[in-house]
Amino acid sequence: MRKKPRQGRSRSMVDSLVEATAICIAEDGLPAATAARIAERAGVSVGSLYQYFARKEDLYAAVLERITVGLKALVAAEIERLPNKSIEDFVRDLLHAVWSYLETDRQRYLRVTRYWAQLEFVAVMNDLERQMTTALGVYLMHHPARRPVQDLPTKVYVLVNSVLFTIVRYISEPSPQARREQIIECFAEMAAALLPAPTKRAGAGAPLKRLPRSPAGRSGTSAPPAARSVSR
Amino acid sequence: MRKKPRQGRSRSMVDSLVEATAICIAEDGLPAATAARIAERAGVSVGSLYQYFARKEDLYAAVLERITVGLKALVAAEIERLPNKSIEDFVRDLLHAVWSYLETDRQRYLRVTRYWAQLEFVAVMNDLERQMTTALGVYLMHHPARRPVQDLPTKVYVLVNSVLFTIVRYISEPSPQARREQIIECFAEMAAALLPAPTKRAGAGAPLKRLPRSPAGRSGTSAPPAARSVSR
DNA sequence: GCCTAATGCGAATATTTGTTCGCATTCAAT
DNA sequence: ATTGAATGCGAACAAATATTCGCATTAGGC
Repeated sequence: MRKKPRQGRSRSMVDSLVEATAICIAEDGLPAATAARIAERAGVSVGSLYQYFARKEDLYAAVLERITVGLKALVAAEIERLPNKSIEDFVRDLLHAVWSYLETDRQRYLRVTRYWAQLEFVAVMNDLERQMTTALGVYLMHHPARRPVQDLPTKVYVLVNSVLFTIVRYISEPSPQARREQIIECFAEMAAALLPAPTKRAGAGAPLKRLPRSPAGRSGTSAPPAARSVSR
Repeated sequence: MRKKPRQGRSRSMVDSLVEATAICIAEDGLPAATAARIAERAGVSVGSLYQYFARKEDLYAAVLERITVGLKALVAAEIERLPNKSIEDFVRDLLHAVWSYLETDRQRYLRVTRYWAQLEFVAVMNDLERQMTTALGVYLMHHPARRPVQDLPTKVYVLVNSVLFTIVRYISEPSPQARREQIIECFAEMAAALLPAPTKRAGAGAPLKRLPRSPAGRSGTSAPPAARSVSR
């Protein structure tokens, strides 16, 4: 950022600029997110834009940062609740939370993320993977299964990638075949298969609380209590 | 395409234009793949370019088409060999083949695919999903497991997405933690978990041959002719 | 070898885009 | 109210880009 906003009005202008950038990218695509259009959407002049952002790429970076902060906080919060859950429930709840978050404001963030290659979104994913790997490593240490988990970093890498990109693509092509709930369920199943934890009915002395898996899972944004395929 | 190339020289020019486009996108990114630069790389003039492609987007489409044709053929070939394999081996071999294909020529195609959002790559993925869903549907009908597979389209949707995007991202961020072989193994495991086939030692009357799961899987791009899973 | 259609060219044009700069306006402290 | 700094503006400029067009070159049947 070229200059720091000291007064209130400039701070709010910077804010609305970042938001306008997100909207422009989400609604008209990254190539259409030009300086003039962003300024217009934010209701300021291009001159003002360049007073706080030296290059328009800095604006993109600011948008990414905004997305990242919320995402990391959300994941951290979910990880806090991990110790008392099964992996399957953890993944389910995490996915509901992430999906809802990325979907707010007409899927604004989700649509921005489509341009991950040009927005250095990979750095964010790296962070998320690290976060998840350590958390799951600790969890698996406390809940050892008969067959130990091999290659945890690889599995987390694959899972995080798969989850995020599948969600991102889902808004590009919602696929009437696959509904959101089913996809989440699918990932929960995948994670459980990849990271075998002790079976629920007989935790090996582990402090795993028996959770009476509610039929609709945790309340998502607006998920109807549809009939859910009961596993096990 | 604006005009059809009738003579040999124009056909080869169109060809080199498409290739140059792929190289430009792969090496310098989609925004840098401008008409002038593409023409220069192809060794022709911009005028000639616009004689066969009305808009530069048509060039992008041609590149995508070229990638698609190879990919579909490859998948079809792998599907042909599916009936005699386990799901796990099928996924393993398919992934090796797809990965090698996308990696040829300094990962040209792989790098192009990073811009899937702006290249309508989703249509390709839709096709692939359809192809896979029907093939796996037939397979599972012939190799019924005790617990029938639910929601096959969803699972294929998730798997195809996950595989492709994970491969694509792998070239953006190879992650020293996860090597290619491990990732493929991981996906094979995931697929096997999601699509339960009869256990190998006792196929329920199914013509599934017992395959001696080789520890390193099948040979990759430039591997020696190692012990390969024999088909029938 | 001739002739016509196909092909290839690249300077020229109209837009679009990123970025700057001098000047007007507003704030906050005195 | 005064004043200096912060803020906001948008016309203006340079560079890049997509696309066109009239003209030169070439191929291939006769």
